[in-house]
Amino acid sequence: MKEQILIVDDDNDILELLEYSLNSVGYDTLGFLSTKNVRQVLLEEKIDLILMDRNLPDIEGSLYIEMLRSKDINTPVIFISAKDSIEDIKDGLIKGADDYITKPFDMQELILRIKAVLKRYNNESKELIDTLLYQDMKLDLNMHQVNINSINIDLTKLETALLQTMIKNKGRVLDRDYLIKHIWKSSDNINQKTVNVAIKRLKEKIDPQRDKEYIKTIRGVGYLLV
Amino acid sequence: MKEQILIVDDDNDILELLEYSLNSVGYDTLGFLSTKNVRQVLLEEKIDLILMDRNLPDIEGSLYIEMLRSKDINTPVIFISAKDSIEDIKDGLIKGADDYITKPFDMQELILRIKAVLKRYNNESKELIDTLLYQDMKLDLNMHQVNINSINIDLTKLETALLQTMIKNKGRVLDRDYLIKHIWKSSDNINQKTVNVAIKRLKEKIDPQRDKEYIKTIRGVGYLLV
DNA sequence: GAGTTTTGTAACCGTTATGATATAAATATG
DNA sequence: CATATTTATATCATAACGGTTACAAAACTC
Repeated sequence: MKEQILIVDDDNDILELLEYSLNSVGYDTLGFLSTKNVRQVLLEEKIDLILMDRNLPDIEGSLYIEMLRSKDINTPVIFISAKDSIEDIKDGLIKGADDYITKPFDMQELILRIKAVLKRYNNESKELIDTLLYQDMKLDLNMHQVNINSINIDLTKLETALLQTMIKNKGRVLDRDYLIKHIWKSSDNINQKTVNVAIKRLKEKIDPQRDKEYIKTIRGVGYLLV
Repeated sequence: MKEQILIVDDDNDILELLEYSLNSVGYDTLGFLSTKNVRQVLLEEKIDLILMDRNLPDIEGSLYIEMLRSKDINTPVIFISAKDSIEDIKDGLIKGADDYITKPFDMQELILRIKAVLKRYNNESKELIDTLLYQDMKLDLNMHQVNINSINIDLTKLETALLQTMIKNKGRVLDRDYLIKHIWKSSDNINQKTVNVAIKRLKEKIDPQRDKEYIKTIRGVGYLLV
């Protein structure tokens, strides 16, 4: 379900940095130090985007892409290059590429460009990353909102975490100690009553009319998602 | 409820061996050949421990864990690695991991380490013996309710404890002293009559019509579940 | 750094669980 | 049948608990 990005860079440090950063924002990555096995992988795997250094030791980037295109591989490409000369970008050398970013690059910018390219290629924005489903609710951990019967409700960080662990443990009664340990990691100095209030606030958010009893209280024990 | 261990190893043979061994000592396992869907599973399932090869083809283990930690996923991790150099272990490469074992590993040792980590982390994995069955009733110790002929009846903590010990000792007459000692642990200062009342209230809950005599009174002795 | 939002705590209050007690009912015994 | 003993039921008192609200502290935002 996640988008998979193939990265080619001969500098191992940069490669790792890229992989880590892209993974951390929810992409799957496949890293390569050379173009050696890339074509094969492109044929076998579902790759959504290629991110490659234009100045590889073995082959010039745009040449390689040209080759791919001739083989009917049309995966979008973003080039990374040390050359920041506008000329290069303009004069068609980046033929076949969908975007271009120069080293040293800002990771935020790169991610934005990646998103843009993917969006362009991907009509359906599959933002299905990091969502939890439970009955009629869909919890989006990234956006910090829960969608219940097609209405979106913004949640705070705490509310999100709370709902998340409740969904993860649906059907189980979670006592206050458990919740404190797992949500307020600073276990000790959190008042038990605090949980009551947090639960109350969450209940209020996800069920303002108070007609659906999502969260049930077991007196003397704790709470559970029924 | 069994503890659930998520395993990531690109070597299918090892993966199967691990799954088989851990299953046979009572753990539930979820095996993966790559980290591809792992994160989503971690979000959705209640995973108690991650066991992963540190040298996966697609990503270095500790990097992956670092990413997980940055996403507030704090499931404990044990790394398996071919590298047995003490250096690696020491120099913080296993940052975020809770333990480390080197290939080839002894299964007994691995299981011991798993136990140790789980114990350390274990959110008081309470005796989740969850449900007790008796005739047409199903007592859910977790939810504190008893299901009789498909209708759920909420019980209080005391009622639950009472019914639990009665089911555990079905067919045996339990005198009031026994019940006081086992249910009201504060043994002494509990009035014998209190048991009568508690039993009466339980009877009322589980059989409002008073047609089924679940709990029988043995005059001069105590009560039993027939 | 001012202003807004989120979050923890304390206080208050209604509710509930439950132990005790008084009384009624049931059961045993002679 | 009469009486004694045991148990069931009803009622009351109270302590514990959870929901609610208000407010202060902390964390974000611009």
